[in-house]
Amino acid sequence: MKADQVEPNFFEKVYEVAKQIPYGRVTSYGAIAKFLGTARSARMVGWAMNASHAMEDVPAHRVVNRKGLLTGKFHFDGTNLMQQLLESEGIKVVDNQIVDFDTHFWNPQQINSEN
DNA sequence: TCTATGACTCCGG
DNA sequence: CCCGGAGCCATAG
Repeated sequence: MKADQVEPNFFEKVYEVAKQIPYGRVTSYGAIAKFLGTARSARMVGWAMNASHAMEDVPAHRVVNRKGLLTGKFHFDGTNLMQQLLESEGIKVVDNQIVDFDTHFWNPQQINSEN
């Protein structure tokens, strides 16, 4: 670890954005990363999600990759917990992939627009 | 300090 | 859209 490490806000920012995801909506790591200004660090968003296990207010299940694929489902306790959570919000999931992902997609920049 | 890894994404075919 | 390859960047060991 370097003394002058990256802004500790990175994780918090990811959490903040994730918390802002409306019910029944989903977004991608890249969208969050881009919103945070670290578009190249989409993977880091996923890393932050991994650390979000300690955060109860972070709906990591609403964050998927650009294809709407539940790539992180294996990181949840249950084998299909992530899918159940999404389906519980009215989102259809088939073959670990969100149906009509484009329709359910939510852009972090819509935080104020969505209302 | 260096190497390996990953809940990603982009690009070309 | 699928497939293979490359890029990016923070964290772990």
